[in-house]
Amino acid sequence: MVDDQLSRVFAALADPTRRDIVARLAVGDATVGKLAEPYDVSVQAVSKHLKVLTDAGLVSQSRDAQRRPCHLEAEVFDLMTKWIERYRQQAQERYERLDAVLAEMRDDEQPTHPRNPQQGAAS
Amino acid sequence: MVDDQLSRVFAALADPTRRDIVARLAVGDATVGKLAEPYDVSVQAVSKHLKVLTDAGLVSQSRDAQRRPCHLEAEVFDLMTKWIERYRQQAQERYERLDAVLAEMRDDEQPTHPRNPQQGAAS
DNA sequence: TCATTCTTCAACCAGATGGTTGACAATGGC
DNA sequence: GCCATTGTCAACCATCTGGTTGAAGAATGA
Repeated sequence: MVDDQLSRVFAALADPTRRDIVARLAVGDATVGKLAEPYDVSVQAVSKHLKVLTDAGLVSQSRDAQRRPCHLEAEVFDLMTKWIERYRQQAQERYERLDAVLAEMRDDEQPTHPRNPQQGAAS
Repeated sequence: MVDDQLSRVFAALADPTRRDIVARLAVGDATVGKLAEPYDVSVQAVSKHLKVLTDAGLVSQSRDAQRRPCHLEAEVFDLMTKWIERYRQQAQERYERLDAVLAEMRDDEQPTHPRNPQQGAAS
């Protein structure tokens, strides 16, 4: 179920707090308590966030006495990057082909009507 | 609010149907009706999915008579890729530094006690 | 003008999600 | 052995989400 994992990873990163946790874990491992400190929520809430990240495969936890140091798993990022890159490239190529066609049309004759004028400006 | 957009984009792609829509739009523009065909849900549901994708900036819609052709916006993908790459790399570098330190320790002397033994093997 | 086609809006519903508080499990220091 | 520390589990709550159906909007064609 690659699809499921992809869904879990994207869903996990859709939350700003969880993204921040990932950002901080990228700097170095940390315990649940340490991770919870800067946020204005209970430790339990952060523990839940960590469960979501763990289920997505983004984080793993080990044990050190009472503490449970959290650790970022970099590999899952590749799963996302691959998915994203695939469709980004595909869309990109489609543009380039379209641009080429339009350029050819422009060379050949007067452009009769510019296609989809409002799209380019979007975003 | 870059953060908000990032949240919206990740949330949008957390749904398999929406990821599939993105995949199909990468091949070429399509109307709402056409996009809805293969799925086992109402056209209204797909219209909602498209709203989510549009709000995330992943899709734009133009007009062609009654139809509203949907179009993939490739730029937003960069936002995600940048975010992901940043922390993936950071985590990667951290590993490499740790590996180097461990290697040095191994060269210099008997390792007195390997740091965080359970972490390296995780995943 | 009126019917048709394509799409969205509105209201509703079940289930997921993110937060809370309180109890409990696990471990180490004393 | 006992207590303090650290973290999770359970139950609960408000809100968000993805689906439904029914009605309405927008543009075309007869």
